[in-house]
Amino acid sequence: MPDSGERTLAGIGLFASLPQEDRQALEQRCHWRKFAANEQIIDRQSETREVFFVVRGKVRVVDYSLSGREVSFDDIAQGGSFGELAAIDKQPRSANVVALTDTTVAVLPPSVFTRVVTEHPAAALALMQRLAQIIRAATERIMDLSTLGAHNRVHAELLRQAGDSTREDGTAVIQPIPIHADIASRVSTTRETVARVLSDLARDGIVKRESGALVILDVDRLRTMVEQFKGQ
Amino acid sequence: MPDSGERTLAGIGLFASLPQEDRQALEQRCHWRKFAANEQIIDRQSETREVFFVVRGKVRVVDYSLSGREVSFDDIAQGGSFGELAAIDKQPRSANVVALTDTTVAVLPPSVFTRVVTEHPAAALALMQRLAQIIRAATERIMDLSTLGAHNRVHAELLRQAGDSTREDGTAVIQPIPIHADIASRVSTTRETVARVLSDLARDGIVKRESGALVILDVDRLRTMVEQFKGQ
DNA sequence: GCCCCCCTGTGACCGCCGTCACTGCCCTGA
DNA sequence: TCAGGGCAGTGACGGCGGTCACAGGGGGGC
Repeated sequence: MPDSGERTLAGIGLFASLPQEDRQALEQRCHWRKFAANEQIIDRQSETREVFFVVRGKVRVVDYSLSGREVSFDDIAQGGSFGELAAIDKQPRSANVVALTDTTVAVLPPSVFTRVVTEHPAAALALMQRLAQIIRAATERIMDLSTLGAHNRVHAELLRQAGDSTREDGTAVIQPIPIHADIASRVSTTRETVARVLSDLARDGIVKRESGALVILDVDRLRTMVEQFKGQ
Repeated sequence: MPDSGERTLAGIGLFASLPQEDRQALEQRCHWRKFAANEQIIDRQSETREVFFVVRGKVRVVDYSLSGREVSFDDIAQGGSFGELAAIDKQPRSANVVALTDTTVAVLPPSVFTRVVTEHPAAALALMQRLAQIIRAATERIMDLSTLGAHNRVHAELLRQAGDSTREDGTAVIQPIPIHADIASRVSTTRETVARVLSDLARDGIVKRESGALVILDVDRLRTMVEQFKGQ
């Protein structure tokens, strides 16, 4: 398939409110790069400052402790962006970013990025909203880590992944079934603990594994389990 | 003493780059409020959207778990601002804010705040830098919570509070001595654990209590203790 | 000067959960 | 068809650190 069809910023959330001609002008200033699944795009502590836009594929923001434990922060899908922090404050990269699938990104030099957001208030507001969203997610995670046990954090993560997919009968579906190790690195626990929690929930009839999907049979019950921490 | 001397935004970091006349125009749009020490300024989940500026005094951003555990996020001194998140994304307040000392704040309606940052790119950039700083701090805290034990988190917090006050002989001073419970709520542990850690450090000659100040006698040793987690 | 409250310090206990070890399944590719 | 690797599941163990309880100290207010 030809590359040219991919070289557009049309689907990028941050630039959604830009006039088409400005967006096309921006496309001229980008470099376009492809990464294979599992390939690293940004290395923590490195001194690059470019901003990236996910034109196709999916990437993950992760960090590793000295002991090798993986802590994952966010998955960014097509249309999203990453690498803004370093461009904004000119500090080293705060985390690693790896491609989850084969991915195409647009790469914008920091100076151009800064000019866009200074000249286009709508883009500036969109960026601020994105940053605010990151802060809210981080705050919630800190609260979870500080006040919830590992089991309850897994419960909370299941509810988060279910999102607003709850149906009228109080069930919800997570599809595809997330890999236990991924859940573990999102809530800072171990693969084994996630497996135990899911076993317990299945035994109590709260979740069920079903043809490639994880079905939450009783969303309300799960929600109360999280709130009355120590509940189980 | 007359209030009028306090009714200025001159010392506010976010507006440092604003032309004086614009800043003075903004002052006309503010409400000015005073809070006594320990008085609550913002209540989490409330539906207000104003942005606050600390003209005099000091405030603390905190949250409480259902079980009553206190988690503190940041202290904001004179010249700082808070409450931007709700104004940016029009969501409910993400945390509580309480006055630590008698405090005077300027209160700006969200619409005015938004107009300022859209019309003044320098203010927008300053705000983005502030948001980026918050994200970096939150990321570091999540890493600490995920990969460090409680003891090491206290060590890390001591180093953070020492800041860049390290002298040539490898010592640093934290003044005044922080209250154990405050350290505990910043690193999500208990008052008792903080006391034990400080005892251990004093026993090993790494810190010393001295006339209202906490002296770190060996900054390097403390730093290596954090890195080689489990080290103690 | 006295009292009271807040802060500090420390011991004992014990439960959560991380670690290690091992089994077994499923799916892909040769 | 078989081999191998990635993922899931579960038991045993042990240590970190949260909780409870209590003693002691220091400073501010009346």
